[in-house]
Amino acid sequence: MVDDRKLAVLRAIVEDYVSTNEPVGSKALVERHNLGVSPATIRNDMAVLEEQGYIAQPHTSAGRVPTDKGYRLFVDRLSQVKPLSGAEKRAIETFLAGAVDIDDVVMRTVRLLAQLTRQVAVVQYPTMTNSKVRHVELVPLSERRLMFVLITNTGRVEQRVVELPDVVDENRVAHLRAVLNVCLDGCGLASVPDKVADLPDRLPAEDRPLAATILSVLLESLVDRHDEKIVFAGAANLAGADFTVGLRDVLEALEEQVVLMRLLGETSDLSALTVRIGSENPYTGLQGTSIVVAGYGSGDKQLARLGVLGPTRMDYPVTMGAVRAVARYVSQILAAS
Amino acid sequence: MVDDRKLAVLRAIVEDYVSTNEPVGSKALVERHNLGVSPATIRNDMAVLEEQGYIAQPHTSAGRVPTDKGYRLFVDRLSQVKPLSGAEKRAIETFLAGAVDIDDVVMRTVRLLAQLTRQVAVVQYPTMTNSKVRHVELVPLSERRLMFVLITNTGRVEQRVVELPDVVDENRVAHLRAVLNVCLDGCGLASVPDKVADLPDRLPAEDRPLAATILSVLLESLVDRHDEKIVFAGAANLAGADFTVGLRDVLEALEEQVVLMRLLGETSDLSALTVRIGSENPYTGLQGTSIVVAGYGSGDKQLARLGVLGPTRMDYPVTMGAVRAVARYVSQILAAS
DNA sequence: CTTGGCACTCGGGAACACAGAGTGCCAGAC
DNA sequence: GTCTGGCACTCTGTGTTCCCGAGTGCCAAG
Repeated sequence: MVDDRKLAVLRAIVEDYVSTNEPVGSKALVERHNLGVSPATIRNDMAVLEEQGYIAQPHTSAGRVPTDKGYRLFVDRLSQVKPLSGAEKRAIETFLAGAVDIDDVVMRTVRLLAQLTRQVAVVQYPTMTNSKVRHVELVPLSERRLMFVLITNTGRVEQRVVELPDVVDENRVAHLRAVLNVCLDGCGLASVPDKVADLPDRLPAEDRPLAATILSVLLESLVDRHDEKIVFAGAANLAGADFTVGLRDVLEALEEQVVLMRLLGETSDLSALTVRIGSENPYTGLQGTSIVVAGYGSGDKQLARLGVLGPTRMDYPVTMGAVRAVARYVSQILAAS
Repeated sequence: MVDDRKLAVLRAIVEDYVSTNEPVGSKALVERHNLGVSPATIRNDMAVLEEQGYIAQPHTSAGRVPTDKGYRLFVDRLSQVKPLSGAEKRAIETFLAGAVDIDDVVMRTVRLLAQLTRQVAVVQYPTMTNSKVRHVELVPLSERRLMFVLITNTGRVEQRVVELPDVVDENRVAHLRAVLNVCLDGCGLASVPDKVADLPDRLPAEDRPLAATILSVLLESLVDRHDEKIVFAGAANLAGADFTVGLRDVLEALEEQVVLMRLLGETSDLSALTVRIGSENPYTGLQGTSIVVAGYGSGDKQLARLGVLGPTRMDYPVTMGAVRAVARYVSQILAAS
């Protein structure tokens, strides 16, 4: 039922359609790939493949086009990820190595990925949940205001301006800072709420209002999930491709953080590539598009995800290769810094 | 030669064309606006306006369309900025007031502006050049690495990881931090290089290599012009409008920081609106688009610019009103924080 | 199971006609 | 001098028709 030649035919159809963007017919197929059989035979195979839902014809008497199911089979069983060339790898490495801070890393990554794949690249900021407190800083701005800065070991910096209940002198602030740093240094962000829960009780009474104010801001900044920030680049690459669904919908989806989160959100483990094809996609505005996602992180912990979004009709082997490679290099960079 | 009725005709043409997106003819013109004369008269006026280059016909026997020169005259003399409604103002105010840090302010601003104008909004990060050092922080990360953080009074935070030449103990770092803060506190960023020039000489000899390393990073972070960061939003709004020039070019331009910089770059003083129409624009990829720019800042100093980019055929009074209003509210927010 | 032959279908492009909107110009009215 | 109505002209856009060609499905024979 799934004999080898039919699979070969499906592969050929996907490859041809991806490269020509035109429905592919039986005759052209035998000409371009040497399948060793006649067009008529291919037609029979195609009829079966169509019946099984792997391909479809846009209208009677046109060539065949892969369905989402067809692409799925292609990705799962008929293709293998295509590694990048040595030159490309070196280019990636040097480009990413030039980054000066975490913003820069993300920015460079997303641009790189967009350029490499000629599609829309999407990169999620490293989540803070898995990272650890490296330092807490309290900077007096004026008598009743101070800036609270939280630095993590992933290079992320959270900052908040805090309005104070009373005028507070610098010594107390300095003291509180010291206490906070002792208490939190190296502590995982997830465990911060526990760690600071009884902190006010251990302070002299006159420091408690100040501490309470600052702690509430601290906790709030953790809850804010500011880490769910996502950026994209390469929107210009959409202009060429024509979608079944309007370009507008795709652009709108890209600007909705929530939608992007859900797109990236459900990959499994680090270093595995997730491909979501067309209608497998939960969001209706993105029918006709596929997304290739990989996790990245420093060490063995997955920090966040990155990926590429493009028309269902994309070159999966190449795209997957690029996404995987970039994810690895970003992980390296993050681990090193 | 520029008699009143001709100007009225030009205004009517611009308004009609903006709202209908179709070349406007003499007959439709007298029907929609009560000009009190016959179509034939209008035709004569139109012939003159065309000869003077204010309008053009896409082809013989079609209606007229404003030229860039026509829009220019309209903006300069025939229109007045349309203020926002009270409800809109309140919405802006509450939306912007919810921002937690400078990134959030910029993010909210650009989205707000995009939504308000239904076009592409562009916002430049507040420049650091005019701002002052609020605090310098040195955070040891490991024996030979530390993080350098610079906080300015505009809420901007610059961070760099510094590789140290030698193992340095914490006391020296703390001391250097204290020295730096005394030296730089409240000092304008522009004058930082002067201030620190002789700093190593005033330190004990054993601290000099450390100081030199850190200072070089500090100076580098100032030179980096990281402040030229620009974000945009509302690309989806481009999908509807059809440009004479390809949508692709516009999207590409938007992703080129350099191009955006030049677009925003040459406005004059704070609180003045700059409008650049079609071919007045230096960048060839953006023919067919206009841009409305305003400066914003805290107090009387202009920190940066923001604006809206859309098709030449845009509703200038409304767009200008929105840009001006948002610029003012952002200025308020920044001044308050 | 494969193959060549054959009738059939349908989309896309070319050719064509036509209605409608808009113009320029001119002669006459105010 | 300025405005107006009339008129001939010139386009574009749209709808219609027609035909070619690519591609299919089916069938009978190898």
